[in-house]
Amino acid sequence: MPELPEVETTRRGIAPLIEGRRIDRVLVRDGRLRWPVPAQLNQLLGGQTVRAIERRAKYLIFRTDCGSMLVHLGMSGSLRILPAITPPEKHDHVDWILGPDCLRFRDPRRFGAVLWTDQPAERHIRLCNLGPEPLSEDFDGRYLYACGQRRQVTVKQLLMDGSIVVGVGNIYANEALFRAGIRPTRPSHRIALSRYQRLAGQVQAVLREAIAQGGTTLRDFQREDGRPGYFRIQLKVYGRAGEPCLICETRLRQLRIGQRASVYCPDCQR
DNA sequence: AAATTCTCCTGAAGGC
DNA sequence: TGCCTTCAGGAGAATT
Repeated sequence: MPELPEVETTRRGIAPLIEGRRIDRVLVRDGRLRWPVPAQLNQLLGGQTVRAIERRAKYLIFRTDCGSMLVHLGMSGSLRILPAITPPEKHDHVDWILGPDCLRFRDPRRFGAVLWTDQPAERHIRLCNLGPEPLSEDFDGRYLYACGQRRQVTVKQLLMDGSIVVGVGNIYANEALFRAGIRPTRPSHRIALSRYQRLAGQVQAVLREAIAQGGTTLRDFQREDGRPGYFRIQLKVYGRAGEPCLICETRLRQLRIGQRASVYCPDCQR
């Protein structure tokens, strides 16, 4: 499932091939995504040049002279660049045609979104209430500590709250907590500043490592077979419930916090 | 205002 | 082999 590193990897993969190019037309085969794809998307985007592709949280922002398109990959979404003549397959919902090429959106579970705004993108309702980027200077242990002090939630819920910090999904929340030695169930207001500093550092570290590994397969974005080329970093706890901790060999436990699977080592994480 | 629960969807995995 | 059930999950919406 695309988390921040996958979205950033996607951005880096397609940006060099899309930025500066003109969209001839947009083909919406099935606009029933998280929200309906704007019916006028073809009229709005047709003939427009993509000036830049940026990212905010897990949203990709395609900037043009008359507005911005936001794309969210949801849980199962992907963007690939293919020859425009490539026949679409099941779940290939939207095509952006650029000369001989096609940027194609596939999303089997349709939790993704394609939105449009003619206002500055950062003012969009989906973007204007988000917390800081985890890899920005606005995010550090002191900030997390301050947020945690005034809330009554578990530290895992704090990490996954997009109004606190964006882009930390279930997988990386689990991994960062393990690396920081903090139990996902610990109340956010009962963690020392020094441990929050360690946690913030591990959030950044695991995201940076994942992005770095994604970068090794960027060329895949041009491949006709469309293999996504997403990295698979070594996950130390996520998906390993019942297996031995890689540090101490204690059986990893799993429980649910706010409908989300949480895996941790009862010995290493306190 | 903050916290919790519900919701969308479909592929994968498990049970029999 | 195949049908049925359960589960996973990003994040906004609804509810408490």
